[in-house]
Amino acid sequence: MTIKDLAAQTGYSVGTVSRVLNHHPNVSEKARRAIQDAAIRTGFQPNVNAKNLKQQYATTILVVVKGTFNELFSELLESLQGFLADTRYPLHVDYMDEDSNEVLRAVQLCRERKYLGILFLGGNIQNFKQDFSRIHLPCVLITNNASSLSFPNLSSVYTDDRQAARCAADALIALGHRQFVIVGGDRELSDTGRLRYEGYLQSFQEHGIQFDATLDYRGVRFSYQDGYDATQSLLSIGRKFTALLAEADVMAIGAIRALWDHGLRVPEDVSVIGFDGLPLGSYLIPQLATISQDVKQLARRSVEILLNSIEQGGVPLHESIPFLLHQRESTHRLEENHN
Amino acid sequence: MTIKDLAAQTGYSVGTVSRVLNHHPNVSEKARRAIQDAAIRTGFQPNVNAKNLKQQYATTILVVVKGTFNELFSELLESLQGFLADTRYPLHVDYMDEDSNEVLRAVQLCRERKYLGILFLGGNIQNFKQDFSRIHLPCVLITNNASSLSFPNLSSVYTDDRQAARCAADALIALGHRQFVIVGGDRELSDTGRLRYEGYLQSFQEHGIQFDATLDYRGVRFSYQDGYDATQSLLSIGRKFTALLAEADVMAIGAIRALWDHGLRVPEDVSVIGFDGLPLGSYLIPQLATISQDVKQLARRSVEILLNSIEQGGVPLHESIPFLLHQRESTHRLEENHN
DNA sequence: TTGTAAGCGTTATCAC
DNA sequence: GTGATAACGCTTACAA
Repeated sequence: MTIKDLAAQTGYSVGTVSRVLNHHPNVSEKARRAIQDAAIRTGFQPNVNAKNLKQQYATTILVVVKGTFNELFSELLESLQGFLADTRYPLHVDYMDEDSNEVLRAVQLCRERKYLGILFLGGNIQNFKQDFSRIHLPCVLITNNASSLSFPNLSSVYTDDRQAARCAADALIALGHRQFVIVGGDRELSDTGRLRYEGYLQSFQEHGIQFDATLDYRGVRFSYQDGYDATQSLLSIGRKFTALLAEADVMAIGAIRALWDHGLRVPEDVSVIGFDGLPLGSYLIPQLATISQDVKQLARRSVEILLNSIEQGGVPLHESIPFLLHQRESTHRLEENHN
Repeated sequence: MTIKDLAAQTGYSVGTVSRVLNHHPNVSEKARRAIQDAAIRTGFQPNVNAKNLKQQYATTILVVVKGTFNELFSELLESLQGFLADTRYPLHVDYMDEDSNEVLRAVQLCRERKYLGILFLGGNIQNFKQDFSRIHLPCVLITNNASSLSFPNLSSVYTDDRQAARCAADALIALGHRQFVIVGGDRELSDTGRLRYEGYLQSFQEHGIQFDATLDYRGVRFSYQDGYDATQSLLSIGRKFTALLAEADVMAIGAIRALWDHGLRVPEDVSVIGFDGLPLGSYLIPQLATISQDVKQLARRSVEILLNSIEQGGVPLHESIPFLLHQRESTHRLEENHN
């Protein structure tokens, strides 16, 4: 069933059929009704390939989600949809693997159909540096800071990971802790890993706390198992510590289990704080202290900035959104007599 | 950059360019190299709309993933990719929200491009009943049993939820438990919920165990919070039990926290078993006993059945894959003196 | 081995 | 208001 068939059935030409289907003016009420009816009766569906091949103007906003099974993005997306529902812009969401190149994917999608602008949920700064110059639409990168790249059409809305990590360390220091270990992401591979690590160290320095990275830090992947293994490795070489800083909740969970298996209790023997604010955290025993991103704000500002770029143009913005510290049961004031 | 531009640049015609790009025979080595080079140099990417608009035959298998942020499907997909990597069939993965209609989405996608067959990761039997007749490709529904629908082109590979639930209850009964409560999905809304519930009851009957569904069963949503709330509700009306059957690990986690907040310990006071086998489960304290689907087998058989239907045709198959029981720390033998 | 041209299902620009 | 008709970028006979 094509518009040609529809034209034949109704006795009108393909031009008129197309005009009716796209709600263009200059069609008689009679033609409109006849064609509308036939379309419904036959269950006509336009061929999107032909449509996109031809169509020049855009109405849609593209959302590129990097990491299909990422809870943070799931929440973020829901928020974005909420904020954009009020506008007249439909959303097209494209999900991809963690390890695909989100920028090249966007380039590809832009060739396939026209968009007004792009929201990137997550992204790798390297990919942007290399390929973003091929995109000429207003874009917002969410959860990463893109200010260093200074592309004229790329804004970013993110959480200041360095500050957030500093805050986590500060909180534990305020509880009396002085002996730390860090279970983090690989500083070479992950921007996030590097920034959070720097934040912790900054806090240590400000409070005159000794820290030996070669002994008391592990840079691994963001997974339960890696959190478990890294902690076990720290324990096995006999490191003494009263607080463990994990750069992700999943790592913190693995770490807590490793401590348990080593006969150490959280928070009595070791305080643990994570990162991300997974919903899960507040059901665990003990409830997991953590730092979370402010998803609602992140979503709201991203939408505002993108719509503004689309409608008004102007220079790109790079905005940091305040994070949230959740002090929960997995941290504990260090008793004086403990050490 | 179009094939026309490529033709102009290399001095060949669009026909030759197209033939080179699609690895057709009857092109001179010289032309092949020249055009290949130009394509790489200019970063040429074919326009998929034009390609699909024209192309008649299919080479690709479509995978429709229902529920973007579902860990089970994440694992399943990885397995599927592994098994299909050996074949000559590329995969096209389409992710969608939990609440979209996966069948209509597939219908739509089939209009956009040609596929050899479809793998559905998850699906709602109602949607299939209503709309699947519009799909005429060989299909396999994974994780749900579609035998009752008897479509000539729809196979299914699934886990027998009823048996699995029975097995979970049997295991706890073997540990001496007699007083159960069930925290499950809504029996009206969810096939899975209904089947698992029936499995539990069947086990109860076989062992002569009294069970009052109006008092000792809660049908809610599959979430931490709903597991927590349902358990709290059971406790608040004073139900006495030594074992809690949860129809999902997330519910079990919520339940364990609710028990804890009520002063009850797992497994000392109450044994808990979940469903799904989330990786998380083995890091929890206590490690969560659970029933999991055999992801590898599910993936392997799905691929085998689909490829067979594509290549040989034949009648659809409906195969149940054995589940896996993981007895872990959250269950406990009931001491004689306890009751 | 290569070029030419028809046509996939649309939209958009003309005349009428 | 409406109907021809030329694109859009590609594949694929068919001719050369």
